[in-house]
Amino acid sequence: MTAKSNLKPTESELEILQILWEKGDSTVRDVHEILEKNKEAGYTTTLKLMQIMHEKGLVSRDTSSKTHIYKALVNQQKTEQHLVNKMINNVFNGSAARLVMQALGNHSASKDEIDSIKKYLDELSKN
Amino acid sequence: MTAKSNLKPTESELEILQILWEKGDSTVRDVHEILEKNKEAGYTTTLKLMQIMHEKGLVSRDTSSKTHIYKALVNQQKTEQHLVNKMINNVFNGSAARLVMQALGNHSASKDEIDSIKKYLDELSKN
DNA sequence: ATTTGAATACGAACAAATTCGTACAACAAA
DNA sequence: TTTGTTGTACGAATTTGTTCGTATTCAAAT
Repeated sequence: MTAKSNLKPTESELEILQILWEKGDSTVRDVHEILEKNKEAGYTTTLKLMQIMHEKGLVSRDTSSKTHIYKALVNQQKTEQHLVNKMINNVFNGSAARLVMQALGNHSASKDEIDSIKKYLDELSKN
Repeated sequence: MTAKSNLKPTESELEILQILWEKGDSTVRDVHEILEKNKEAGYTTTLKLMQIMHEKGLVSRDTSSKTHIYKALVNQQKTEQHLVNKMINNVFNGSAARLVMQALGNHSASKDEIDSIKKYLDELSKN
């Protein structure tokens, strides 16, 4: 099963994965330009990060042309799950409910969001 | 307002804060013994960490007797909120709902927990 | 008073993550 | 062909976090 266990991207690696997940396969330049919108960063820094991610097996790359094209290898869903579980354990003493309430207690949850969560909970309850 | 912004404890610092929050003001020895239950750690390592936390202003300490007594200075609720918001933004593109569903989609949520979340949501809806 | 145990202080080693400079390769335009 | 641009490779410096060894202080027990 070689459980790759590469669900532990660093902060910077996660930023890059997000882009690859959302935008699909991309060049270093593509990724870098998106990163630059949010923060200062040198091009070779982004390049190096992505090279390291390749070494770690977080991404694959197509090197058939001069400009390489990177592809996320780790699964978005699983990575998110892993990060959430970690937070539940480390921050909320294992209680998913506490995390949820904390997440909903702030202003980021709109009425629509709350309604959709309710529906989701009803579905869960049925089983 | 000198927004202290010390809501960014490291992994290790968070472990220690958890203990101070739960057990209340404690000595290094107290904290260390609890930490040791979960992981290997040298006493002076814990000491050093807590000294650094003091430098950073994460904790205060009473040094009036030989054995110092440490007290968490940062607020549990606010710290948790900060960490959750960070995850919502960095991992779930700003959607609290996505985080919640991810958190509930795993096995950590029991029936009881789901019920209590429902109640909580009903309260929220009223406003 | 001396010894012993428990505590703090602190420098330094180590590790992991990030950042960047520089060299070099490919290629297109002049 | 020479020049300029865009890319990769990669070593190395920097930063941040963690770990630990050693020195020193203090107080209680012998």
